[in-house]
Amino acid sequence: MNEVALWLDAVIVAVTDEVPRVLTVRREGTAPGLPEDALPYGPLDPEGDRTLELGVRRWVREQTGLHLGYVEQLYTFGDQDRYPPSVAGEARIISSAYLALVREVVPVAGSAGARWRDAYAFLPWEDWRDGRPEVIDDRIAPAMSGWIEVADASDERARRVERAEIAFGLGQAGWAVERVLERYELLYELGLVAEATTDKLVRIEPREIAVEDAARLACERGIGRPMVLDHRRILATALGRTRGKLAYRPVVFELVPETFTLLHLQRVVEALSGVRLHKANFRRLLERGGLVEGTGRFHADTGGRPAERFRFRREVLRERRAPGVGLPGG
Amino acid sequence: MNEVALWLDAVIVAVTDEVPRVLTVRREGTAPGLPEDALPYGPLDPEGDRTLELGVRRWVREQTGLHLGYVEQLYTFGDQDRYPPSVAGEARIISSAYLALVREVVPVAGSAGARWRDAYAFLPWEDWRDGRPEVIDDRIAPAMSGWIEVADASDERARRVERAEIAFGLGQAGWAVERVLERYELLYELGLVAEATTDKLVRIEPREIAVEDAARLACERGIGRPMVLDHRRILATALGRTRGKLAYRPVVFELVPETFTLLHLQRVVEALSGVRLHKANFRRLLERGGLVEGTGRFHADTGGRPAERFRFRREVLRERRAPGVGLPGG
DNA sequence: CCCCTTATACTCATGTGTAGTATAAGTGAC
DNA sequence: GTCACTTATACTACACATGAGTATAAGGGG
Repeated sequence: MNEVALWLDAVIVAVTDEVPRVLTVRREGTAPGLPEDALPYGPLDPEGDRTLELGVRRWVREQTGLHLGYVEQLYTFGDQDRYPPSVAGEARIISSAYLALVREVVPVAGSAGARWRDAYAFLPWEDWRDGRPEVIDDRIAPAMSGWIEVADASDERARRVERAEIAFGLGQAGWAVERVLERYELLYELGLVAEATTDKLVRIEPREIAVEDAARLACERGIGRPMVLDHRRILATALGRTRGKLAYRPVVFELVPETFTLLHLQRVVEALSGVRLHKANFRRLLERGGLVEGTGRFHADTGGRPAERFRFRREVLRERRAPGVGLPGG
Repeated sequence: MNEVALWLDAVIVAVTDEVPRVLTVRREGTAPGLPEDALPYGPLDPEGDRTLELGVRRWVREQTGLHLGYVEQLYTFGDQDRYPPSVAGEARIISSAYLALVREVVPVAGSAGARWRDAYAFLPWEDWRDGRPEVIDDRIAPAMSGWIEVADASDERARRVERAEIAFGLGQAGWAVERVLERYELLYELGLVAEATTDKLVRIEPREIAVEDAARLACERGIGRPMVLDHRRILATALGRTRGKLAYRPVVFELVPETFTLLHLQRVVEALSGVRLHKANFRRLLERGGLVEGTGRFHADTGGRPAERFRFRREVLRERRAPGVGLPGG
């Protein structure tokens, strides 16, 4: 293993019908013959791609027909044991993950079975819009208690308590919407996501038949829909970053049409942040904060009083230093 | 150019005597024979380094004897024209940059001429502690005016005005401490940093003698001390990230000893953020915010009334969601 | 016409940021 | 030893943002 290969992974996010969606493709998973969800990815073309970002744009266009607007680099993943030897082959695989926000769910020309999926299908404990998700009390909390119990030393136990409290907001601080990655990694360690089980099996006991059965079992027992390799970790990174950015950068406007009603905008923010917002305050924040301006035109399909259509006020970038929609606790 | 090489760059930051310092080494620069400042860097060992972060720790230890504490990934730089062909050779060089915060300036065992340098020697327009830096009015503002004037179309002119106003806080918003990278990139485009000139020369007219002279000239005319390749851009990224993080994460405590006076802590924050803070409010923020607790012990070398020594209150991580020192305008 | 839905406009308490002022407790100059 | 100076610590005031609740406006459907 003396070579390095650079892959580019894309987390492409849109919001439709109050559901945060992520673009996935079908790939063969850990167990041979079992296709699983994956993020679109592809290798960097060292000669053709002038920048990493252009590389991402290029093959997303090629693979799905989608022209990306807002794109930002997320993180570069390079752990050695990230991919099992069967995938990595001889090279050390480094993956630079990118986050893209697109306006709406356009039909994708999927050569590789591309489709939009509810992001909370993969991370069901992240959606608090209808109250605390049941899976937390039913599955996660008991597993965490056990995990804390079995710590050898008392200082290790204290560390675990602290970690659990911070990640899942059990302490005074409450639920921190942007700690998505911390929560996923904790669940991985607890063995509550299928990837943790299959990863262990593939690396420690690579017997084919056992793997296939175990992978199925892990999926059934794990929380949320699994993804290929470490793609769910990348998705968690992306959701956490998006949530964090919503609060202090006007990124929501990348996800909605040119004009929109304030309630529509609120629903989009709620879908991504996974929590409900106070309507009147949300409006005040946007209007008094100068982030939007009315167009004078109205939208009548609301089922009630027609709502004014608003648009993003670009000038706010000059006026305020951190113009965002300020999530609770931010 | 079909191969990919992964390099790891480290921005190692400490604060001593109210000066933010960055660890540099001496390397041959663009003009042959002219050693310049560089960030410590080295290639990933695909077999030996289990993670990228461990790779960074390993060769920082090897090259400087320094054991890093807090380390985080900054950004991965992969533009094709980032490095001139003479450096890149046949491979496409991708650099993952890491930020490390260390407690104090320890003497470094420099095999490669490692030394601590004032970070503001490289980015002098970023230090507003003694008021607006003269270089802004003397050099930057006129250059920006010219740059705006020469825009062809009026919408291009408007874009330039907006960019300048946002980056340098000329508009209503004022100076945004964390926009370090935006400012550096604007100055690069304006040709006000030496690297912009030498980059152009090396790529467009690679005649050796002209390059050496021109590099010297560019250094003399450019603002701030230059660095090798794109290392100053990486430093700007690091400073921006650090400043942003100060406000909502307790990272200052990575830079000070176990116990400290509140004024000491304030000076460290001021050094990094480049702005002066209100003393009474800074104290209240830390004490009432629960970030620190008194030790009951006092420090008498202050020249005035002895100050109490404080320590970081770790419990705050459980109590608050974004515990930081809240820079002005944040 | 009434009811339901949604939009929009108020009020009010609380918290946070910014700032100014006063007092306490050391050091060094004379 | 007193005085000037330095720094630490405490207290108060005010603008403004945030979080939450209430009232009124304007559409549609039975």
